[in-house]
Amino acid sequence: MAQLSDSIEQFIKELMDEGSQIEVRRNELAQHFGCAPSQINYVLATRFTVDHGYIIESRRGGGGYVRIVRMRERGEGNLLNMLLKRVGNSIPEENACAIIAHLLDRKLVTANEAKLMRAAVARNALALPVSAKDVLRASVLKNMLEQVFRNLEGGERHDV
Amino acid sequence: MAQLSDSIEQFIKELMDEGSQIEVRRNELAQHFGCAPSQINYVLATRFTVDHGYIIESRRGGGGYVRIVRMRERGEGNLLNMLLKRVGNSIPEENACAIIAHLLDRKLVTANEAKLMRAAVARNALALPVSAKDVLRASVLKNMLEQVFRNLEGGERHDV
DNA sequence: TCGCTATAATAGTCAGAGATGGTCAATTCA
DNA sequence: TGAATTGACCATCTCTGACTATTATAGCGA
Repeated sequence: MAQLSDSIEQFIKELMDEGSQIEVRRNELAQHFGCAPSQINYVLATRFTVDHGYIIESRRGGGGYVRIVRMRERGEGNLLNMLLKRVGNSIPEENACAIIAHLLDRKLVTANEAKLMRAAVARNALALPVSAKDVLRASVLKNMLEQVFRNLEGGERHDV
Repeated sequence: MAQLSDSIEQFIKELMDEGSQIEVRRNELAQHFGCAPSQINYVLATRFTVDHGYIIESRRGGGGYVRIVRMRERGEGNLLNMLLKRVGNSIPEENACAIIAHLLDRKLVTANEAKLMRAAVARNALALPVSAKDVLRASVLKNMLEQVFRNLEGGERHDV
């Protein structure tokens, strides 16, 4: 099974064991694995994305390099908060709970469903920097709200 | 006479004798039995479903595979722990859905609740430039799983 | 020495081929 | 008649190679 990509991914992660970032030469790495240099880009593009918690920096030309930085979940100076803000749409937990409570009051969701929704947007469910939690919460909540109304359409709901 | 499907089912179960999960190549297996590859899907879809206590995970492309995981348990307190363990720190959407399907099949959640859960862990709910979509999904899912079992304790569930 | 340029040394992008697995409708079988 | 089987077509993942973009530096002339 051990695909080339998997090996390269593993290799890079082992190199990073000791710190939060490393610098490699794309060509050296490719040679080490006996593959095309662009294969390195492929691995970086599929396994070291922002979604995976990494940021890639590089430089061409003489003395060029590829730097792989592992993002920190907390702490200042990570790209994460910046990106999240750009996405916009944000809601604090209290407001989210207020909305869910309203849904329950109106009997649009059952008590159990409301609890599930609260669990999904709860502070501890969203393992992100504080400022980011609201953003993700907004996204998750919106998706669930849409589902609530789809549920209502599909079949009536009378119980609580 | 043993149907092909039965033989394949038997074969897979023998392979699993030694552990709770195996990985196979769909095409290899098909070749072994001299049948169409889609026949393997048929067997998996009819004999290794969540209500049979199995979860299927797979991957396409070079180095692709089909992984068959047995969920042996009874006793729901145990099931929660198992599921939490299975979710781990990171989980792709398909696997999360498989677990939710399992809950639904075992009637531990209602159809609407299952849909809500899927909405909460859906790709587009987490499609933000945040770190590790899979990691977030795992976190959200685990929180919801715990809630599911709390809901069960609090009050019986009879509807679907 | 100061600029400028050519060249070497890097890395990035993208389209396409190959390798898998998935789906679904039609057909066959028990 | 329902389960089993197949095959055509689709989706996804890897990997490569040709072509492009960027940067450092050596060499050269003013």
